[in-house]
Amino acid sequence: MREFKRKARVLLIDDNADHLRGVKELITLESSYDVVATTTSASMGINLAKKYRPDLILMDVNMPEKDGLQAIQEIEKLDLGIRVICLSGYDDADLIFRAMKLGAKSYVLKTMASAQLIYAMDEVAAGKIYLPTALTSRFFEYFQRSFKEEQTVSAEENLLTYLTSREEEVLDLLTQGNNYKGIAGKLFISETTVKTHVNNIFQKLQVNDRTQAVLYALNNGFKRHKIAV
Amino acid sequence: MREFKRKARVLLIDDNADHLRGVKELITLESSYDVVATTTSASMGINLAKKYRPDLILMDVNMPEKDGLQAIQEIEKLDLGIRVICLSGYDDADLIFRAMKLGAKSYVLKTMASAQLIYAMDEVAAGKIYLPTALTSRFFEYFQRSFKEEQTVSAEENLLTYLTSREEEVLDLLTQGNNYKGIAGKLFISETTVKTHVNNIFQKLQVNDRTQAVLYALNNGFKRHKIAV
DNA sequence: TTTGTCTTACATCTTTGGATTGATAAAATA
DNA sequence: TATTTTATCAATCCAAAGATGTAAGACAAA
Repeated sequence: MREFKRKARVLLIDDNADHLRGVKELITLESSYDVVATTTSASMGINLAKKYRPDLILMDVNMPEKDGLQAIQEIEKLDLGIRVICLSGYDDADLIFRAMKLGAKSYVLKTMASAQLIYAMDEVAAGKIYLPTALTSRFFEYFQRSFKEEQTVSAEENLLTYLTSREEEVLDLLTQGNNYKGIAGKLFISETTVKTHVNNIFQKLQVNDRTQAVLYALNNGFKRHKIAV
Repeated sequence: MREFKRKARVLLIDDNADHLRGVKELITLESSYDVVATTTSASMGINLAKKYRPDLILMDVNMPEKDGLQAIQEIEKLDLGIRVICLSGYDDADLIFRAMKLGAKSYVLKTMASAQLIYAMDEVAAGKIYLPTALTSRFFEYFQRSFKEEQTVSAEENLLTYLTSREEEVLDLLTQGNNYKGIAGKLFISETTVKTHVNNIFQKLQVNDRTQAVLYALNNGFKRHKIAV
């Protein structure tokens, strides 16, 4: 049962009152969307989102204050299916990356043509995620750079490769927050044996205690776990 | 000093010989690129990449065998500035995500129009990263889903918010692998004071020892550090 | 067969870590 | 002003962690 005729409802959040008016006018005149509410405050925007449950939110994200990003996060946490489109004056790759990471469905620059904004709204209203080509390119450069850095670190020399398979098991249990007794119980071996393994692990990883061993493991490719308390 | 006139040189890797011929013909007839070599084997492709040092590589990535992805990784590791474009029969989000993560500069489906491929080559040759709109959308859905899973855990209730600023400092030093003495020295306070803080941290985070505290911190938004040994 | 590595295990000893209680002064808050 | 929170420090006490040396059985490689 989809509603075909109802106009999609939009909430505008922008701390610049002038720009807010401009966008509202643009949407009212040149698009088929209903502006149900506007506000210049991020926290007020969250309240209005709860109250009106719009289909879309046009959210201003300013660089210096990170209110905008936090607001996205909180709106996503509400889980009301409200789709957030970022409007920003900055084509900063980090900002784009973080906004998309938090669940924004689109990111459009204020300097772009108004048709671009309307197009983004149409795409997002149709359930898609949309980034202008130029920003997609920026996003991917940032994305690939961040992964490349991860790889080069572990490339130097990974002391983890010197561990025997049993030592890996022990280290894995250490990274879950187990003490000697816990590890002994889980591997069905004596506590003294565990101590032997752990000491060997310290030698091989060149660390002084279990916390450093765990940190080394996590920083060098060991998978993360939930803590077993 | 850029070379304007030289035609960009392309290496083709595709285990389907028929498709390989087709792509070669397409590029030769309809584009301004030079096909310098072709091969049906991924490992041979890496050798040819070293030998010819092409500007671009058109790489076939098949779903079942992950040779293609491994090949991308190895070519990126060579760090010769060779740009890899993925050609695939599958618009699988995970496959797209992994290919881009490993450094592919573009990802085009075999079912797409040949003009699309030429366009991708032009964009990549110009130094950009290019994904067709439809695939960008898929990529972002996958991207956001993977981050959403991470967040739901920490969204419940973050015990870190109960920490005082001093306790945060102490915890931060714990996540760098410091012991009591190390922390005391760095904060210019006595070791017993550090013990008090650490004990309070344990209470607030509901953990039993420093390793669990560190793991909780890392799993709930504390930034990662290098180990200070 | 010998050599070496891995896994298991124990004893001993020292150091570090963690729990608890109590106390003081400054600062924030009601 | 009174109250609470925060940051500082100390003394104990016990448990846990870590260092070191030794050694036996399993197993694989030379």
